Amino acid sequence: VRLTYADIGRHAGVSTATVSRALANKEGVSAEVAERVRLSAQALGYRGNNAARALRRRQADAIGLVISDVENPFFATIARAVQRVAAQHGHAMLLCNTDESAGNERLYLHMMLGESVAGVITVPSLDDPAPFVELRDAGIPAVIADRVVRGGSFDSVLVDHRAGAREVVEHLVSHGHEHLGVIMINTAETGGRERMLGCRDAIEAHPGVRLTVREGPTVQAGGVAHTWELGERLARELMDLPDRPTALFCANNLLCLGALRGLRAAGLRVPEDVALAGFDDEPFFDLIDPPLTAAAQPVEEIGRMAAELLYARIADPGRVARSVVVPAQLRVRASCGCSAEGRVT
Amino acid sequence: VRLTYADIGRHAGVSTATVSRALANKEGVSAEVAERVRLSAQALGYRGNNAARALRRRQADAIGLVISDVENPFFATIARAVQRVAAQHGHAMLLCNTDESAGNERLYLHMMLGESVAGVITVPSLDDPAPFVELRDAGIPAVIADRVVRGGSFDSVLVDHRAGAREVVEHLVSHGHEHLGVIMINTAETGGRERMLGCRDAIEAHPGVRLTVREGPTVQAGGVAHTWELGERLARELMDLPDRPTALFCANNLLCLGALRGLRAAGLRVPEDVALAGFDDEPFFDLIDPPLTAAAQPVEEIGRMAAELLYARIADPGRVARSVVVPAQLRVRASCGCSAEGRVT
DNA sequence: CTGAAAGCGCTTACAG
DNA sequence: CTGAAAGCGCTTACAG
Repeated sequence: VRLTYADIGRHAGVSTATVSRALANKEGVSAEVAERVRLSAQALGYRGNNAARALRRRQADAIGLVISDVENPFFATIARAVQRVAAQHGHAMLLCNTDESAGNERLYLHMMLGESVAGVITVPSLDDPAPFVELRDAGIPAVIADRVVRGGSFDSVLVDHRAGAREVVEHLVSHGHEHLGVIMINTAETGGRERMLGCRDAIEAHPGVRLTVREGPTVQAGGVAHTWELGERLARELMDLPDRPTALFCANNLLCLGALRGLRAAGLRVPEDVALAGFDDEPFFDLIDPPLTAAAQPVEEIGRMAAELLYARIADPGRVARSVVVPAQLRVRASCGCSAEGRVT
Repeated sequence: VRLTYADIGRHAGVSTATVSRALANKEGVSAEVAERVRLSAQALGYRGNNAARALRRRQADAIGLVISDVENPFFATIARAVQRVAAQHGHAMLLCNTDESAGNERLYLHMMLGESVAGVITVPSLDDPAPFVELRDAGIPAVIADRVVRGGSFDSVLVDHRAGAREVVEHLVSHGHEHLGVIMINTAETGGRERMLGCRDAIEAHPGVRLTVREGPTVQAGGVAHTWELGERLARELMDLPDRPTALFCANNLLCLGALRGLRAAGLRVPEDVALAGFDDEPFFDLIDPPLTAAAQPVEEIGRMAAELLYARIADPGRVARSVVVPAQLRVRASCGCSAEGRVT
């Protein structure tokens, strides 16, 4: 017993065409009739049918967000920021978690085509531009957030992962460490690759310093708990080395937390026995024992700007692709060996 | 240039009806023809049109999740669990953040009607059954998670907030505290109300013990950062009292973290100067300084079970409403004053 | 400013 | 097992 425009039209004494125009606030309806239609719709308790509208307009009032896992607070913040902007535009948000799997990512991006979504925002796990080109060919704008997809020019919000990682590692080196352990995220995607390059950049000017790198398999597979465990395991592996590093750099938030747990379990004090620093900050990092030093991405901005780029393109499909680059910012706390006041000691 | 069943039918030499049946794996198509249709669809690169299907079937291949804020890790875990189950059923998930506003909640629940969603899962901010009844009347099943909506019987996953809160507060009392500060979430919804009752239960048997309660305005409004600040501010307020409490109970994860920050800023040591315990556990609580004692809700299970209840009802709309009750579990760590081994000292 | 009518791309009852 | 045809509820070009 769903109400339709025919019901409203009957009630207001107008055609369905007029109902449509009135409810969509279109030009060409007398103010009086428009008001009457709106009143009728309200009186009858009209609810709308987005499927019918989407079918006819060939576009849904929704956007898609494809990330690896909302349970990671980094992505949760992105999701919140994107949803906020979408809501301002009267759009719903379809949330897809790929678990950092290329297969899932293709699947969901493909699903977006079927949903006739107005646009999609992705933090891509893969470096393959094909799905994005396909989206574009279907007239669906896509924005890439936080990572890079090569072989196509897309609207994107980029973070300088490389400089961020370099800064953290340089900071560790400035504490006098000569052997650093690195717990890396998947270097198959640009975030990981760039962070790895940043590590190498940092030691280049310091001939005596070396890196021992451990990279887990695709990080998010198995969920957030798995990444914690990975960090824990890799930290212990590095500490079990006969020639163990004196400082650890972890390439993301969860790995860093996991590593800290691993170090504790091994009876090692941070920073006295091993220094620790990470990439990605969290609001609770200053409450951790010890407070964690990390390169902070401006996460909320990344999400918001990605959404704004998307809506700018929806408004003007012809504009040239734009890349916004935002810096990561080193937040020095105590886990690197600095004093509480943030001084190198 | 979107492909339709007509294109596939032409390619495979069959009608659109047969294409539909073949691609939906329905009975009544010869295996040979079905295979031919599938091959044609693949060869042509058919993408589907969910809007058309939803319009015709009067139901979208999607479910809705209405929560207050994914940025709160509690809700992020719920979202992840729900999305996982939805994906198993080939459904997309529409994520709505209400910021704990009754108006937004009604808006989004209403939007779900327009989306012709197959079902919705809500952690409701309000105690008003009306929108859920409306959903039901429209044939859309709704499951209530983590909280209670009175005045209607719905499928729901309930946590015993009251017993959980009682346990935490009793534990604090067992440390010998006689004046407890309580930083409360919104008691307009059942989670808050029940947790408050649990606090009162706990002191009932202890005539010498009293509570000083502070309740913020609707908690999530203004986002997660605002809840942190609220916890911080209320903790300081309680500590500024001439007759200050010697222990604090915080009614959720973010308030507890905020309170800890407030206590630190006030130069107070936890648990030496004030004991602290919360409701809702997080995976990183054991890494906090000091490790936080809290009642843990089985969050992933709550999300998963809510989704399973939803799909059970979608499969059998006639079944009676079912409530699953899960317990909160006290996790004793050091912030309450226990030793590292979890003993009352 | 307003309406009649076509059509978006599916699914399904009906007929064969 | 297969097809012709109606119809889901909108929007929009066209005509007036």
